[in-house]
Amino acid sequence: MPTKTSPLIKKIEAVVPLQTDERDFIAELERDRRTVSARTDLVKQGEKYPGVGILHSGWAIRYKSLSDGRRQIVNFLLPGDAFGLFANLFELSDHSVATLTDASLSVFSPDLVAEMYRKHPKLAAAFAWFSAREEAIIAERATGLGQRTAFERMAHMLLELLKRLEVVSLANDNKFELPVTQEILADTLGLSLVHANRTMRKLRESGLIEIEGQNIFLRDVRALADVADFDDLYLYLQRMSKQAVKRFSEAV
Amino acid sequence: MPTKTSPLIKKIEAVVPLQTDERDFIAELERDRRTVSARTDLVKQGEKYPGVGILHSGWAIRYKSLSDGRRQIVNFLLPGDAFGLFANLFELSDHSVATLTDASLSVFSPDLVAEMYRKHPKLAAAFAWFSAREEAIIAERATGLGQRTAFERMAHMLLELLKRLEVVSLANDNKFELPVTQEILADTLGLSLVHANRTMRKLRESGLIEIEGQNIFLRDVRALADVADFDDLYLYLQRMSKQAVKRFSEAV
DNA sequence: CGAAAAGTTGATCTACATCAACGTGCGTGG
DNA sequence: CCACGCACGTTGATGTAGATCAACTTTTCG
Repeated sequence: MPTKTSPLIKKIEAVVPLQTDERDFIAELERDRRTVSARTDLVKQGEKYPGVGILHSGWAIRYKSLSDGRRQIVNFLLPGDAFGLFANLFELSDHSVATLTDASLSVFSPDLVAEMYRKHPKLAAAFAWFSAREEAIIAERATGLGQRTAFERMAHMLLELLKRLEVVSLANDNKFELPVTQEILADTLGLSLVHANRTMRKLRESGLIEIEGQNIFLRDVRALADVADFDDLYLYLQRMSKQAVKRFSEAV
Repeated sequence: MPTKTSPLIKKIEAVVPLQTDERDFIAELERDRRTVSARTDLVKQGEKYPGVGILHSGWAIRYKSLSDGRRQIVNFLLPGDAFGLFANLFELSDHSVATLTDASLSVFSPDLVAEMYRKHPKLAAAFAWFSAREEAIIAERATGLGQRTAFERMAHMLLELLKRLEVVSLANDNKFELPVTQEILADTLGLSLVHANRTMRKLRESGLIEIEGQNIFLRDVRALADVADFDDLYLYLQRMSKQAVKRFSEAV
């Protein structure tokens, strides 16, 4: 009886197919689960990392705060995403991580990650891939914050979420659940709450999206991509090349 | 006769002290040098990575372009910095890299990087550290773009450059060379050229900085850090912990 | 020396912020 | 089971940081 594949495994296998022992190693990592309620801090800026974590269900954010209370949400954490991977290297975190919804997650020692790197080079390659993607996502966010208008930014963010959720089967037919207040949207897009609201309305009124409660439907992905100048290259959704896998796996 | 230590070696040794063989490996990587004139593209968005590169002298930028010509400079590359490290994983680049000044650099195959990871775990640890720092820098830039005013952003950027240049001995007494046009500053900070100019003036007029040609002097670092809400934690300038080095070096 | 690149400054415009008020759903405690 | 409170969403009026437009000056460099 095959257990339901976890979001993390889905995410990994979208990039590099796994063998049984590799899948088992991940399952082992994920076995110990913790439930956490909405709006709980998992990592605190300026404090020690509690370890490395994997999100199984629910949404979280990674954000940075200024001393006067302003905050920038740097990225969303969706099911299958990891956080605190830098715990491997740095003792203190320069950012915070907090749940938005009730969530289920696993936390473990950075030593386990190091072990994984040694024993399972293919998994190491996948994690390197995810780190690189994370950086690319943040760079794209910076680009939006610096160059795009509010309208463009909002459209871009929705498309990014769609693509990322599709990988873990949480979006279908251009529809997904968006369990996020407008304040969160505002802090992600560098807008005031009021303007985030008006921007959403404009998107609705222009017929590009439809919202019902927490459910959003991107009615015209093509047109959205057009206004946002969205190109999913930065999400690196293709499979890893054999050569790249080799580089991680083989001795010279 | 000891050769002058390269910026890269300086940067690495600020994080983890090296042994002779490790230093030799880096020297080998860096031996083959190329001179490139100002405003040359080294990596092009949407195209193949030419390989992995190390900048020895001169400045460069990493930037992303929108299809209508807007561009966001995502990071500066200073002597000792690497670019195209993702060539290891991805075939196409989602960003461009271009020199700002005449520059000297080495480019080599991603296979060499993989070899380094295998043979010299301490160097692998250092490069992982730099990747993590790069991500942290971009996250901090996103935070500035989303939350800080023009004045704050400019002050913040100058402090970041100061700290980074100090590591490779290119800044002393809060003075350094800033070989950058105001257009570049504008595209970094998400401002119009005109406003970048006025913001610079305001910094000068408030006595926080002094400029003479390409040379800049941060007269009051304390006050600058105060207006910018600058905290250098994100630059991770301390040494790597023994435990972290171990994680990379040791078998379980 | 001439032309182009870079810097500077004033006038005006606008995207978005701020302030203020009100509506609506919903969880909780009496 | 109701009502009260609070989080969240919505909308109008007004303010402002920064964009845009348009000159002009200074520096750089072939």
